Amino acid sequence: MPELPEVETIRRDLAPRLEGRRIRAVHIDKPDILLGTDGPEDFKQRIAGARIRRVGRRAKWLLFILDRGVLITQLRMTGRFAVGRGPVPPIEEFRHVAAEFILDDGNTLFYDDVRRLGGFLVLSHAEWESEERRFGPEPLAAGFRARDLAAAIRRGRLPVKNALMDQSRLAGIGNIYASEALYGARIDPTRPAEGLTDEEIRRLHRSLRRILRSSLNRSGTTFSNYRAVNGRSGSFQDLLRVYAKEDVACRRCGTPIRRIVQSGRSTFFCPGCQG
DNA sequence: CTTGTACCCTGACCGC
DNA sequence: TGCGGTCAGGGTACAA
Repeated sequence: MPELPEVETIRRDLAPRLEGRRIRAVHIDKPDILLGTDGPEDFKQRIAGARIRRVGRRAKWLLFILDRGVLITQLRMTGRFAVGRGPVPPIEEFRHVAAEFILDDGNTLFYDDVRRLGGFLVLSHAEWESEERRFGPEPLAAGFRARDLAAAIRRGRLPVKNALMDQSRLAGIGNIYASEALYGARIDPTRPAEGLTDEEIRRLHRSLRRILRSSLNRSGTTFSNYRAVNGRSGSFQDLLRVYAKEDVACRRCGTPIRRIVQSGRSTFFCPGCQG
């Protein structure tokens, strides 16, 4: 569930607590969260003793830039972080702690993941540079214009909703913000991406950036699983217009919001005004 | 190259 | 009250 605004919120929470810290030791409680091929011993050896230079983000991935490589986290559906004085996590909801990173200031970074779909990966700086190129542009980057959105998504016959969520075309958009952005731009999510007009691309560009910024200002959407650091909630769910609102009257035209399935994912839209 | 589908995982929820 | 089935979706692997 964490998409760009949620991961960026977590990054902002973690950065002041982690930047400059050294990782003294690592405990892996659930080894299947190690997404690389090598096991826990190799993982520990690669990061124990490393200093965290910076906490970054690319698409939906959280990055711990170390002095000797990059520790990458993919939260996927249910990954969460908390920071506190160990050995017990500071909040009770952490009942599925999968990894603990003990820092040199006495704090511990706890990673909790009920479903264990998320996890960690360590790459060298060079490997990360190469990996990073697989992602499309960041939609909130200062220079990201409507023409950049057109270049990113306006090709192929696949539905525009799927194009928005394709991380190699555009970075950071998932199921919630794809539906919300298309509603804001009044575009039918099933339309082939290559068929969007310049005017529709401009509306979508404006809608997408406005919604992402607005969500960021509210620390993201708290919907069942997502929490920022130490259990903190976001509030963008109060501003959702279509996501998870099947049968609710559209605020623009009163038509009931519909749910359809595209590539196995729920899409919510208004059949009345998204034409 | 593009596009689609199965899979991973567990808790919440629903109908009986 | 219990029980089985279904769903949630980010990312990857793999097939067509």
